[in-house]
Amino acid sequence: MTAKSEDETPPEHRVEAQPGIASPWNRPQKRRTQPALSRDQIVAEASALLDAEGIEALSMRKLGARLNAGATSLYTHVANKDELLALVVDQVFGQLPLADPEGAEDLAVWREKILECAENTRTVILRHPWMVTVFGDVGVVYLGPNWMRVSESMLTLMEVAGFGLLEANEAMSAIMGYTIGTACVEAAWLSALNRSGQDEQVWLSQLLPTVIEATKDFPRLHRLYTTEVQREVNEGSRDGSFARGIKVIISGIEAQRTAQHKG
Amino acid sequence: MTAKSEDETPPEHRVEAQPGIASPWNRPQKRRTQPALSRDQIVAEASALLDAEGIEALSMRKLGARLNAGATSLYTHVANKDELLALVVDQVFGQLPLADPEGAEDLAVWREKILECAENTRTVILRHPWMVTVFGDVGVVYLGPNWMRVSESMLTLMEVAGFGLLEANEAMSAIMGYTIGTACVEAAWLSALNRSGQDEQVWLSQLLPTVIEATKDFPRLHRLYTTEVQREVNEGSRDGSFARGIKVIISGIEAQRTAQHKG
DNA sequence: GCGCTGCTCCGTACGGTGTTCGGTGGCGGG
DNA sequence: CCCGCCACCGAACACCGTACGGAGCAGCGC
Repeated sequence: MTAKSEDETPPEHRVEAQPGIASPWNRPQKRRTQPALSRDQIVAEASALLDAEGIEALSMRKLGARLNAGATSLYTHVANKDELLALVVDQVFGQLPLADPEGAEDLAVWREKILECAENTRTVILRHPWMVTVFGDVGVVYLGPNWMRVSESMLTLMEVAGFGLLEANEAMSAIMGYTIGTACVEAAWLSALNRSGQDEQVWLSQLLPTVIEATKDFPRLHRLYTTEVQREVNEGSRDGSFARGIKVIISGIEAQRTAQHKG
Repeated sequence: MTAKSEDETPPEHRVEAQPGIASPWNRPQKRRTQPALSRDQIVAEASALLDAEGIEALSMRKLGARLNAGATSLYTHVANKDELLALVVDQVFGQLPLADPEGAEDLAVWREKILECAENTRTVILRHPWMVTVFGDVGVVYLGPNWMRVSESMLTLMEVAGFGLLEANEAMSAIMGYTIGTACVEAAWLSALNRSGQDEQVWLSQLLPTVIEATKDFPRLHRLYTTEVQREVNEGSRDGSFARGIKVIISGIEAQRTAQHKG
């Protein structure tokens, strides 16, 4: 007998729950109802575990246990942990709504929709801050089917607004580059916050003295932190400054475009 | 005796090299010349190991061995592995040259210098692609002394060009966000490339069929990859598209500024 | 009905990992 | 000369990813 004692359903052969005392007559039959595990299930559970306990809590053993399976069973559905992580990342991107290009010929509408795309992307990443710790390991994120879907929909948006394919690609790269970079920094902050287990305001007010001390030799940073930080943390101010950044980039894209059309 | 045999200098007590057969008379004295390890030494060696063998090769034991020390000795100089990584990241940022604000009142000069800053940052990150796998773990990169130095110098650059502190900060965030995000994606690509151990061209040409197959349902991506990828990989084309992205953002910053000054 | 084949699942084992703890011994200060 | 401090380190702990071989079930051809 393994450590899994007999008061649980024998994990290796799932069957509808069977309450009561185990005896030779009511003991569930050891029938395996078809492939008990599926890749999608595994990915979903991994995502849940990551959201709940963060990146360092994800181990094959723990994940297996959550699925009432052995750790090594996972390997029939997933090549290794890296592949699993790649799948999970793409699954998360699958939560992004696709941009609807309708009406994007109007530049004002187009601007709005681009901003929305970027904000959605940022929101999804920040909702799963472990993502950024994994970006670097996952070789080619942008080849996942879900990420491709998102890219295609942004390209379509650009095309409707009158961009050529290459222009569209560069614009998208600029927007997405900024979004990912910003989200990286923010997510790192959020993870640290989570690990500290404290409220953002409290955590920050504890950190502030240290920071102010550390910036003593840097007058501009010092001014920035001392005068602005209080305001900076107010609810949603990070959201606002992200949006302003995107707007800067959008106006850059438009400026480049009109310059090019003139030249 | 430990595994470290007697033909090496006894690791725990470094002394000038002592060739010849060990005997009671020429055996180096077991004098410990002051603290044998230093934090800087450890950080430097870690950085070297990371550059040489990548992130998954960095273990405390291996790092200790490289320094002729036991793994656990490191803990007197460094709280834990995470702290070590944070230190290493900041050390790398210390390699960035600081922007010289001279002449930045001229907007053309300013533009040039901003671009240079961004390019330097990207170059440094890409020279150490393991950095991006660590960004997410290191809670607050931007509080490291070296990163602060870099920030301060960029803010100074902006200030000389006539920006207010808040404007300057937002502009810097936009530039740096884009830089980091782009570098993340590129570094992930480079790491995967490294792991494959192949030339970029070869590796890409092997990957291409798969990609083209995968983009079958996405006409714009499909066109992008089939028509552009050959050209895209030509020497330095990633550099060029990065620079174009930065220029887009710069012109966005200027556009926003003139709009604001008018309003 | 029977046996074969293939597939899913998993216990075990291996070679690592980060980090704690309790020495140990050289060194600086008294 | 001795004592206390502290950098160093060996051993141990708990855990990790994953290779491997075996076990049991499903569906198949006969």
